[in-house]
Amino acid sequence: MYSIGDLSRRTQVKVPTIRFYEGKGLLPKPERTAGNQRRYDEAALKRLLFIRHCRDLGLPLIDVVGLLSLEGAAGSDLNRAHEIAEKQLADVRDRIARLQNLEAELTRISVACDGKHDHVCAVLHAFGDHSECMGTHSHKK
Amino acid sequence: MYSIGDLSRRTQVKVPTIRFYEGKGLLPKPERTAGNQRRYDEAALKRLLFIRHCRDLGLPLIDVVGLLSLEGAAGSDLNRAHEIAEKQLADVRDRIARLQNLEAELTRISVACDGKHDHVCAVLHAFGDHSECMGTHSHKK
DNA sequence: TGTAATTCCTCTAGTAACTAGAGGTTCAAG
DNA sequence: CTTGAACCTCTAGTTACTAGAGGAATTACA
Repeated sequence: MYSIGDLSRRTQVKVPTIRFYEGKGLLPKPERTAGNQRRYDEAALKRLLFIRHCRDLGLPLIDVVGLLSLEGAAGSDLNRAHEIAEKQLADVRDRIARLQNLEAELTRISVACDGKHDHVCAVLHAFGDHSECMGTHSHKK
Repeated sequence: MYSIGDLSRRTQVKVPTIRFYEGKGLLPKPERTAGNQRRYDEAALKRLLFIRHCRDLGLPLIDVVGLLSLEGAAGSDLNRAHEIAEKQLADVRDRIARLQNLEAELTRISVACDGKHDHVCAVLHAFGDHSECMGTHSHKK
């Protein structure tokens, strides 16, 4: 049996975050000691590791919920898990592409004021000037 | 003179967001009509475009405030603008690198359950299994 | 066994950067 | 001059946590 602190140490998930997950229904309510403190078993540890891994991969909690609900599922439900992974992969690739655009533009901006700042810094100008950048950047993260 | 809706159309920034920026001090309080509606001038339009561009580049509002405060600055203050650009660039590169790690791992996960799902889908297993992934992914976005 | 340090409890509120809605007023067109 | 679109303020909700207050339980050591 682990205390909430033990669980935190083993999973690198902070104590308040564990309680937060419990509140959100991602973790089942654990047993309590006579003094009302949470005690967790192996299953809770695994589940929390699973959640943490998903989060590290960038899955929003809502998708983690989706995956958790598939536990022990069979047949067509399994496709769901696969779909989530695929969707996430597409999303990541999209994010990479957009960030690479930003990288190019930020490089341009940064170079604009490299060392010499004569009168008005070109960086400020570049930040404000949308026209100089090729390729629109979208509004999403 | 532009109404808030005009400004919104010209900048692609939503109306409530413009008011939000005003509340945060990013935009100065505009003139009002007799009926209490906001009226903006050219300067406000430019400032809002600047803010939007910064946001598109991924700068948090706090950094945008920093840049805005540099307007008309001179000498060493100008380095601040350059620093912000550099910092943002480093951040973007970092995000790209991490996302590329995720891409690799998601590919692995997705492939693990490609079409055939025998008994227990490997995707679910792979999501939970942190050990199979090389290179730790950090906890930050 | 006593006590002090540590960990735990709940609850509220704050973070970023908006977005949505309620309930009401003003403006512009026909 | 009336309608309908756009505007006003204000509150609350979103995501995924984090921080703090105030107090109780557990653990370590003498």
